[in-house]
Amino acid sequence: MNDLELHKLASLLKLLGEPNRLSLVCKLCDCATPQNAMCLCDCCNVDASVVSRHLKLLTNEGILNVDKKGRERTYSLNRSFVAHQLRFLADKIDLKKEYS
Amino acid sequence: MNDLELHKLASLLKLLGEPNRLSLVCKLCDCATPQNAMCLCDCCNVDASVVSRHLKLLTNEGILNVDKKGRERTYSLNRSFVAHQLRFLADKIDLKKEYS
DNA sequence: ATAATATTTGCATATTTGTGCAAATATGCA
DNA sequence: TGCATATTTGCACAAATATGCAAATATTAT
Repeated sequence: MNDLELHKLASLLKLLGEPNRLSLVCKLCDCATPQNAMCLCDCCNVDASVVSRHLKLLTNEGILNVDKKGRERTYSLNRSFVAHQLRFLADKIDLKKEYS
Repeated sequence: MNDLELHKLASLLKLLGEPNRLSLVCKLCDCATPQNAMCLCDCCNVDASVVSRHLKLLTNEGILNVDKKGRERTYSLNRSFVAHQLRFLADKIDLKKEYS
C-alpha cells in the first residue's frame, strides 16, 4: 500500500469513525431502497443542516450515492466499495505472512 | 447493533482513520515480531512523543498489544480483533437483506 | 403568484485533535 | 554512582471538526 492509498483509506475510515455518520451509514445498510435526508435525520439527534453536511462528506468520499429527485435527494450506500475497502484492510491485517 | 456497539466501532474506525496511526498499524501488519516504539517511529515523520501518544491510544482501544521489556516496550497488532471488527461492518454492509 | 417542503450555505463557536519541544521518568549499562 | 537510552508527560498552540441557527436556494403544490 503506497502513501496515497494509505491516505485514501485513512480518510474513509475517519469518515466512518464519527458516530453520527456511522449511524447514517448503518441506517442505509438496512434500507433496500434509497432514503432522503429528512428520513435519515431520524437516526441521529442533530440539526438537518448537520445531517446534510455529513451526507455531503460521505458522498464526496464515494461512500454514498446520491440521486436528485425533485426537491429531495435520495441516498444509498455504495455497498461494494465500502465493504471492499474494509475487507482489504482486514485481509492485510490477518492474512499472515512469513517474513519478519 | 446498539448505540454502545456503534460508538465503540466508531472510535476504532476513528483511531484507524488518522494517517500516522494507520501507518503504524500497517507497519505492524508486516511484522511477524513485536516492535518497539523507536523502530515504529521510522514509519511516520513525527516526534517520538507523538508516536508514543498514538501507540497509547491504539493500545487503549485494544488495537495493539504492548509488552514491557526493560526500558523498551514492544508493540504488536491485535490482528484477530481488528480484522474481526472490520469484517463485522463489511458483512453488515453487503450481506444484503430483503426488507426495506 | 404564493405558500409549503427539502436541502444547502454562511456564520459563529466550542471542542477535539495532532503536533513539537522540553522536562520528567524508567531502566539498563559501565 | 553516573551516564546513556527509551518512553512518557506537561504545556502551548494551530488547525480541524462538529454543531446550531438563520437565511438562502430549489422545487413542488395550491
